[in-house]
Amino acid sequence: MPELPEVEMVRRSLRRFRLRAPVTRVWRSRLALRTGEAWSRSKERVQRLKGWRPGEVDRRGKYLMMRFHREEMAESCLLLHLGMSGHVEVCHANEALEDHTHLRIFFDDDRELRFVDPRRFGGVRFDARGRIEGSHPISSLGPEPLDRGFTGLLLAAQAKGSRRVIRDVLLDQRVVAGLGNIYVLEALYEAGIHPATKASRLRASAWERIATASTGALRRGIENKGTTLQDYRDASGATGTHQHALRVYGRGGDACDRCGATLDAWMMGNRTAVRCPAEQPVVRGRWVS
DNA sequence: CAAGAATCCTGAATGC
DNA sequence: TGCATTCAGGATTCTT
Repeated sequence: MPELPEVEMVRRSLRRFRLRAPVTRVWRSRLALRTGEAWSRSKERVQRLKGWRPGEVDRRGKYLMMRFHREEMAESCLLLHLGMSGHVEVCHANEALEDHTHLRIFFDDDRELRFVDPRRFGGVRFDARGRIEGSHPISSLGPEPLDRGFTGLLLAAQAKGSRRVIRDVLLDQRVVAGLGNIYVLEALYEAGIHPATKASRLRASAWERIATASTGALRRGIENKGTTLQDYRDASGATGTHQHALRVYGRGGDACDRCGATLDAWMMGNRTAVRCPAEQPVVRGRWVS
């Protein structure tokens, strides 16, 4: 599942293609991708990419922002979310078409960018007028966990007043941008915090550990070029290796790498949680330091 | 407004 | 072998 490290790898791989030739044609499948306010009318709007030249590729949380330029016009932006199973690829226009291809952007140098997404949880949107940062969903995102200034103090402030459990708080993109279930569970293991701990029970020292563990987990994910469980690939088709480095995610019933205790997996809400019972003990009605 | 549940989707894995 | 069921989960919408 693409989370921040996977999206960052896609960003870096996309940059390496140095796409600069103008868009000659756009093809969009009939099938709907992500729906909702932020993505509505995207099918028609994406056609307006014609004539624009691609430039930088930025990332915010799990969103990719491909910048486009055109003479004497303000910057435009193609917003991409990979959802659960999405990936982008750059290839020559005569390459065989994969199933579940939903967007093809043809460039003047005979190359093509494709967005493929079997489960269709991903989303695509083009804004011919820039300022994408100021509009939903980008404007609603919490701080970037890899930025300087992302501290336990900031995280605690973002979560202030929440009565939810820490696992759910960290999954909330308005609190912090880019974490998904995999990296949240890895971070909480690293921090020694039970995923079901009420956020309101955490002391400053615990918030600090969680913030540090979160950035650490994400950085290691990037170092290992992302987690490839099934679908994830970067824009060159390269898979990651971080799935081999995971300490808890997907490892319920296995022995903890550190203490040998049997990792405990259970359903929290509609998602799987995993923890080490020895290193992430249950705390009830007490402060967690 | 906040929190939790339901929703969207397909392919892989599992069960009988 | 084959068919039906379960599971995976990000963000949004709906319900309480």
